[in-house]
Amino acid sequence: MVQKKSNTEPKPRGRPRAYDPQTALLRARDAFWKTGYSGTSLDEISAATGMNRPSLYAAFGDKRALYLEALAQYWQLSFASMREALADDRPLDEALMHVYEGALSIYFSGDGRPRGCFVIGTAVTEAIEDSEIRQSLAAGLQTFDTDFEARLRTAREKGELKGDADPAVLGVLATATMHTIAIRARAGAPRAELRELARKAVKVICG
Amino acid sequence: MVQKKSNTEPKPRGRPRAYDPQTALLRARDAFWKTGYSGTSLDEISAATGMNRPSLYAAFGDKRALYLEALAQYWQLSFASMREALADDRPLDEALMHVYEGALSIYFSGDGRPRGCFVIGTAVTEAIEDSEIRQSLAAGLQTFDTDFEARLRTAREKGELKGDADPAVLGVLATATMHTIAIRARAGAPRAELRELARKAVKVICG
DNA sequence: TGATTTTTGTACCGTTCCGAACAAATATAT
DNA sequence: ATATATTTGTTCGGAACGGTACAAAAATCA
Repeated sequence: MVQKKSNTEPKPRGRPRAYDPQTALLRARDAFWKTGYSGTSLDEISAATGMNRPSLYAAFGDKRALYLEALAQYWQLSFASMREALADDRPLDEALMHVYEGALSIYFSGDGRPRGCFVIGTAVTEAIEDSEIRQSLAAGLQTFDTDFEARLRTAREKGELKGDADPAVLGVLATATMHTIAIRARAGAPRAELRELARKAVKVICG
Repeated sequence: MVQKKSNTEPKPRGRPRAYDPQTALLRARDAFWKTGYSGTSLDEISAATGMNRPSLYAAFGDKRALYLEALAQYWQLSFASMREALADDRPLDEALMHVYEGALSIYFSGDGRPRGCFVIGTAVTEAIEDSEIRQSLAAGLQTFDTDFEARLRTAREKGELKGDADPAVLGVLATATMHTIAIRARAGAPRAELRELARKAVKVICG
């Protein structure tokens, strides 16, 4: 953020960075994902990213700042996945299933054991004592509600929903379905079971 | 667990305990509740319980054993609250609302900031790497599903639900509603808002 | 080539962590 | 009273924690 030239290659001066900060952030996020914010040491993050601690500190600031950045990155990724899935050009039930399929492919990504939702597994724990994390969490949840609701509203206008259906309530139920899937994934539920759960929830939501 | 006589007062021998283990466990649970398993030190637990670390260790074993016991205690409390609420002698919608009201009074209990669900805030984070916690979590979720489903099944038999309603699916939705409430409480949502959410979800579930 | 700039990697600091050792304290039993 | 049993509270130790100082390394600029 020091200077931003429109040129592709301005002229980096000193010793070149050994690692790409963006992918390092992804690896750091993976570490938090597995063991939570408090449960993950900077040494583990250092091992996961291949950056040593001073480099981490120079690139992202302290542990908390690094986490907050990872959290923001995850939100953006989730929002993008959701909006792509909710595209207006497919039927409502298909759109909702796309959302849950997208979520599942995130929850079951990575090398190790299925890890569920990064937010549910890390931010929810810290939200009580850390107001900034709490605020990020609240805003993210709100976004999900709003996006679901908007999609349900257009569905109702298109006649895909009964006229007396309440998009706000159904939106919250759609979010609730996502939440329960996220939790169950972390509890070890198999992917197929969660997919089936989603399918049935979609049926109820679509009336 | 050393000896269990049917007599009320067998004969405690050495120096008497300064604190009641059961309430100490509650205080320890409160500490975990606020800052999670990894985020809570034994010193903080020691301060919260009034027991010093060696006494804690003697009474409960190490940190993890103490946590597991607190988790088991919380589950039992939750199950009891739920089953009381789901009593067959009230209408389905009332019973469900009782469940959510009970959950809310747990989520909003304590001195400090609303703390949501103990399980969601602590066990879900640790479940990835700790198989025993994961197993406890899975079993607990299952119990909720089952209890909801059983209650919904009797409701359908009594004609409170449409004949084509699927108690299993609606049970999962009922659990999902609980999950989303738990998460939102931790994110700072006001109690009245969550109560309203529950009310509307109950309406959808009851058809 | 030599000066400058930036990142890397080693080493270190003070703190906090969990767990245990051990003596003092407080009860019952004889 | 003396012995025995159990808990308490002080103290310690070794490891891990987050964060930083500082020199070596690797690039560009002059």
